[in-house]
Amino acid sequence: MDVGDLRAHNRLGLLRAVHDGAAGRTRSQLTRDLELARGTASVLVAGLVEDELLQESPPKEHARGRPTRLPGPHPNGPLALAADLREDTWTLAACELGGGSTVLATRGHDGTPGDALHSLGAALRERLGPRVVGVGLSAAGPVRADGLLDISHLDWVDVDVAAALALGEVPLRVGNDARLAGLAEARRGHLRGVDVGLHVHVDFDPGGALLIEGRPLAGSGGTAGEFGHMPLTGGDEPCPCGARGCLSLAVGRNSLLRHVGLEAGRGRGREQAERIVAAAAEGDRAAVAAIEANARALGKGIGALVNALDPGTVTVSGLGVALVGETLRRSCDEALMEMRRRRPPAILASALADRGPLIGAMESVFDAFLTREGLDFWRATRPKHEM
Amino acid sequence: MDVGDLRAHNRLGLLRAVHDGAAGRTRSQLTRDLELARGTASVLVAGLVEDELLQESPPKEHARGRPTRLPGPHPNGPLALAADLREDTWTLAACELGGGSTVLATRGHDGTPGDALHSLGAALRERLGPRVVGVGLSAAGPVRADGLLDISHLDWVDVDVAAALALGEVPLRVGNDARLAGLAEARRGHLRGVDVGLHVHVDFDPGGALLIEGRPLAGSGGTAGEFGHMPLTGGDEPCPCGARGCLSLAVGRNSLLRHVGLEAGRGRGREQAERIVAAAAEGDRAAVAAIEANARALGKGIGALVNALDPGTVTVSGLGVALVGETLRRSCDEALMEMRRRRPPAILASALADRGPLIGAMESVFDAFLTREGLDFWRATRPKHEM
DNA sequence: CTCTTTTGTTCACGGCTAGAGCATAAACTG
DNA sequence: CAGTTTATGCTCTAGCCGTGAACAAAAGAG
Repeated sequence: MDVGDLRAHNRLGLLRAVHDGAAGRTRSQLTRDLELARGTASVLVAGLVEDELLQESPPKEHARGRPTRLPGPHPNGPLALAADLREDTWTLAACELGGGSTVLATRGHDGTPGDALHSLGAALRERLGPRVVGVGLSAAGPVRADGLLDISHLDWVDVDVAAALALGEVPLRVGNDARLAGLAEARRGHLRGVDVGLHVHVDFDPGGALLIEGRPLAGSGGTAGEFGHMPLTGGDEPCPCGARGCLSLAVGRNSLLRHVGLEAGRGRGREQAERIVAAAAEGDRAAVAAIEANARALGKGIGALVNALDPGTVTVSGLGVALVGETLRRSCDEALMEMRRRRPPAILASALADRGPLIGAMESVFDAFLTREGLDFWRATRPKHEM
Repeated sequence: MDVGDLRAHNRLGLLRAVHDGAAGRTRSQLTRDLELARGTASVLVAGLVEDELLQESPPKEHARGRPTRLPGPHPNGPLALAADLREDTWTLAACELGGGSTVLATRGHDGTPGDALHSLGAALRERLGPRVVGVGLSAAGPVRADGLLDISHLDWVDVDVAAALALGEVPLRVGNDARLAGLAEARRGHLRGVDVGLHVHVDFDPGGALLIEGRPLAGSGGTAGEFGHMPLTGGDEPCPCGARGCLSLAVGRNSLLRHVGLEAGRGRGREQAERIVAAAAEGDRAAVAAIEANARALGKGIGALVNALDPGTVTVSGLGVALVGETLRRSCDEALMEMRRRRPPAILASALADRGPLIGAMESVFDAFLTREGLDFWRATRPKHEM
């Protein structure tokens, strides 16, 4: 490591602090928080403004002395395009440093890779430009290290997302929706500042992420977080994943539909599941029973993971939000070791509603950008002002 | 971060490289591996020698040009005292930088905190001195973040190890044996260089650690790795931990004894378990059946963890070494998701025999020492040569 | 014995941050 | 409304760090 790395480290630290703090900290606060000398902060901010990464604006409130300024995203600064691909729609948003985002488009699709990825690719290519530093995509299936995507319940097998989107040289980050929801929770939700956090995202089945100091555990092949495929039902019913007795069979949309006698899986299940949740809220007995059974199973699963991994806080998103409650907490508590019951982790519904995967996709792009390489590339491709 | 941190970073990197490489790399290799300029390496090594951290000796073999030297531990350099506390004995070793260790003492005890920790404390205090930078202790039970130790099957509850050992100001690192065995495996065993590794240590019950880039996941309360307490037996038999259906009931020494009709737990079980393993090796049917049943259960547990966490390699130590084989691998494979079966992680017996916990205790001491604070303290407490 | 190869040592150079002193801009005081 | 107070930004110097080139050293090759 040399002196150049030192400067890069401090530049990145400052930029990261602005981003993670949602551009809400003044320069003087940043200087104190990062333990920089005022002169150093001065040079760093000037450099970042020069490079069109930050811009300083006057803050809303003043204190006693000389007013400080509020570093925020530069109007010509980097943008991340984030897309949330679901089984029947996709949403596309442009996000700037600090996390501010604008939804650019939403569109339905027919569930085939052809239609879904073709239309999304076209929308993305339309928005590309010199400010775009990467594209992040959240997908409802495991993304392997080689970039191929499987979404079993839509019959997507080994789909090469990068090729289908045809984005050329623009860096593409594809991630599993559950993991990205966890990443978002760690950066802008209830797992912020938590040393070890567990996030469970329930969609058609449960998945999630283990967040260690704000970073999701990727796993060796990039597919950690398949918490739904631990054999916790107690039975040996075959799971579509190929194993038996998986938690997935008892938690998630598929399980919910099966509980009320509907056929699980394939396409239109999301609305039906939402209807069951709504019916349960109004006291429908069958719906309540289905929700309760799911909550018990999820509680047991969370308990198993808490025993094994000792997270400080647990968050739940997606359909799982409807499962958070007394039943789930009791079931989790029963599954805990006596030792853990003394200080059980809080189990919280996500703070980000259904925007978790989208926000996570953004964060994954900025995680790649906020590196020495990312910034060097940005600097190299800016038009020079002098010379 | 300032320029001083830069120097500290490079000093630490060099020292860490010497330690992790078991003092087997020459100065020129280190210079290349760490991408240092030769001049920088020169200054760094000189400083570390000056501080009595390293000493250079002539290497065994010469190549063509000017002979390089082999940086190794200094004869007056730092020592870690590492102790492995088991249910009926303890072992104490002195370890130098690079991992070289000498067993200083082994002694039996009666299983009470009084006898065990009193005798160990006395042995430790005898060996303390200016070279000792810390004491690491491996214990067969969960160590909470507040430093208290429980060993349920010996009726140790809330044992304050630090107070009992009475080591004064010397830093004490107490760790769970399973986690430390995993740490050792990550540094000097089959998990070396593995991005995400899973280690399972089987003693009276199974425990372990998740190793992420060589560092064990501590968990929020310091007690991650209790893999034995996931409800994977399929039943709801009560577990001494307070939960039900735990994997612990089906894997480990207690389970093995129960399988052959002996009473589980308390004191002398280790020899009996070893006898069962030996009998199984000679074909005794009841013993073989017990081992096979354990292996199946452990395989299922490993499969569940592999699904959830996606490790690249799995290692097994302790009694678990006797369980590694075709039965375990098949059982694990059956529990894997189809997706994971394409590239299942290798499941390997530990490379460190039964020295894992002791080595892990050493590593935990050096992990604390090989920090800027640790080195600053060392430097501050050395006798000054000039002035 | 001389050449070649590789490594260690030394030193001038550019870059970095700390810290002090000064300049600045707002709020407070009366 | 003008002087005072307070916090912050800016500028410059000092001290430290790593780089890289030139040189010295030490061994094997021929």
